[in-house]
Amino acid sequence: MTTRKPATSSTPAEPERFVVAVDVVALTLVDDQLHTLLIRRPAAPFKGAWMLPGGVVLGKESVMRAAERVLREKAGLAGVYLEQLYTYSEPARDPRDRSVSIAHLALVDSGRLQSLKPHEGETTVARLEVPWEGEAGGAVGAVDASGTPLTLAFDHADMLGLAVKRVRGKLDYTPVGYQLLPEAFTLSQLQRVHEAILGRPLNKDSFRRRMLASGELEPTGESQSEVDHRPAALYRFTARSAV
Amino acid sequence: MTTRKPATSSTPAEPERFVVAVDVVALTLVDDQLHTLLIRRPAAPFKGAWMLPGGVVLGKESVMRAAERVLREKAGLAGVYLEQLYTYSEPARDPRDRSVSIAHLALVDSGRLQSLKPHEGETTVARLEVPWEGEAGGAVGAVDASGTPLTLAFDHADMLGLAVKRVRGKLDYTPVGYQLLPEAFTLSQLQRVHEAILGRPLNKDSFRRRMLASGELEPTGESQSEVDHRPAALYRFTARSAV
DNA sequence: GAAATAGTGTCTTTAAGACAGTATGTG
DNA sequence: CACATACTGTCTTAAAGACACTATTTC
Repeated sequence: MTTRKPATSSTPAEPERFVVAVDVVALTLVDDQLHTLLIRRPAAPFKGAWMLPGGVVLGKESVMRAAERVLREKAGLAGVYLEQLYTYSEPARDPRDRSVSIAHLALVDSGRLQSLKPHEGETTVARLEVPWEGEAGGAVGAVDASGTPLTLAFDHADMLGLAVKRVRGKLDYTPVGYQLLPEAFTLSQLQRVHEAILGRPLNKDSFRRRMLASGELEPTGESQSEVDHRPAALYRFTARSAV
Repeated sequence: MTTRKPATSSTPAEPERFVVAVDVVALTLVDDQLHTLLIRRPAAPFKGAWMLPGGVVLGKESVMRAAERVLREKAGLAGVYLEQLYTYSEPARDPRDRSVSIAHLALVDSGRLQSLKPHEGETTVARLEVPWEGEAGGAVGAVDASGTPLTLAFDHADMLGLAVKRVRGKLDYTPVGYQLLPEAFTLSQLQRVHEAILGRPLNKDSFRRRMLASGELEPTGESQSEVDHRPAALYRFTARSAV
C-alpha cells in the first residue's frame, strides 16, 4: 500500500495493515462420528496437506459474510448454522505474509456434505480423532477412511480442536441436534448425536427424561417405518432458537 | 488462512488489507459491583464519548500481545488475566476506515484499577448496568458515580455485553474469583463476587458446600481480624489453573 | 417364537434449597 | 448481654444413574 513508517515509540503514524481471512470448520456426522470438510492444498506452503475451507475477507463484507461466502463457493453450502470461534494471529502462522484468520464453526446436516461436488480441487469429509475428553481442549486430528492421519496445514489442527470444544459446550444449553438431524428424528438418533459429539456414552434413561422435560422436543405423532424392530416415536424441535 | 489464489469470481489478485485493532474490557469489582475501565475520546469520531482501552495491532505481535501492550500503556496494568472474546468486523463499525477489532476480556484485582494514574487522557472506572438476566446477552451500558449513563463509542456497548456474558459463563467451571480477590479471602467475599457477576443472590448454604467440595479452595489457617462480628476463616485458591 | 430396539416404573444416590440452631467475635 | 455474622446439622426436593420389566415391530 503506502508507507507505514514506524513512528517514535509504538504507535505508527499510519497503522500497519493485515490480510484478514476466515476459515470454516464444517462439522457433520457420518456413521455417528464427527467429520469435517477438508480441501487439499494445490500449492505451497503445505502443498498436498489438507486445509479447512477458507479465504480472504473482502473490503465490503463482515467476517461472517465472508465465512458464508466461503462455504458457498467451496462447498456449495448455504443457510447452514455458522458462528465465530476464535481469531488466530501468531505472526508466524502463515510463512508467506502477515495474516490474521478468524476461525468459524459450521454445523451441517449429515446428508448435505455427503453429496458435495468436487468443485475446484480435491475435497474430502474426514473423520476427527479427539485425543482428549470433556472440554479439556487441544489440537484435534483428522483421518481418512482407512484411519490414516491426514496432514493439516497452518494452525488448522488447533481450529479443529477449538470447534470440538465449542460444540461440546453448546450441547448443554442449545439444541445442537437441530442442525445435524433431519426434521423428524427419534430419541435414539438424538442420543447418538450427543454421544458422537461428547465422545462418550450417555445414560439412556436419563437422556430421555432430560430431553423430554426440556421442552425443546415435541412428538410428530408419526413413528419410524422400515426398521427391523419396534419403531420409535418421531420428534421435532420446538424452540427454533438456533438458526 | 488459506490460499491467496486468484480464484474465479470475486477475489482480487492482491487481497485487501485491514487495520486490525484490539479493545479490552477490563472488569473489576468496586463495592461488590461490576465496573470497567473507560477512556474519554479526545477526538472525532465520537468525540467526548467513552471508549474501551484499545489500539492497533503492530506487525510483529499477536493480538494477545497487542492487548497486553494496550493494558500496560493505557492503564499501567501488567500480568492480569486476559482472554480473547470476539472479533467485530461490520464494515460500518468505524466511520474512518475499514477496520476489524478483536475484543478481549481482562479480570483485574479490585485494588489495582482504583489506583491508576490519569495517563494520557481522561480515564474512569464506571459501573456496569446489565439489562438482562442469566446469559441472555445483549448490549450493556456504563454509568458514572451518580448513576448517569455514559455514551459509549463504536460498538463498545456490545463488547461490554459480551464480556459480562462470558464471565458469567466462566463462573460455572473456573475459579474466577482468583483474579478479582486478594490472596486470602472469606467464603462470604467469594460469594459476593459471584453474586456481583451473576447479578442475582445465591443460596448461602449451597454456595459454601459447593465451593468447599470443589477442591479449588484450601483454608489458610488464619481468620479475619478487625471486623465487628465473628471473624470468618480465610481461604486461598489451590488450583491455579486460571493464569 | 427369537431378535432387536422402544419405552415404563421404581429404587438409590447426589446435590441444591430450606431452615433451625450453635459458635465466636465486637460494642 | 445484645448484636452481627460465621458455621453446622438435618430435612426436603429434584434430577441422574441403575436396573428390572413390558411393548412392538420384523424375520
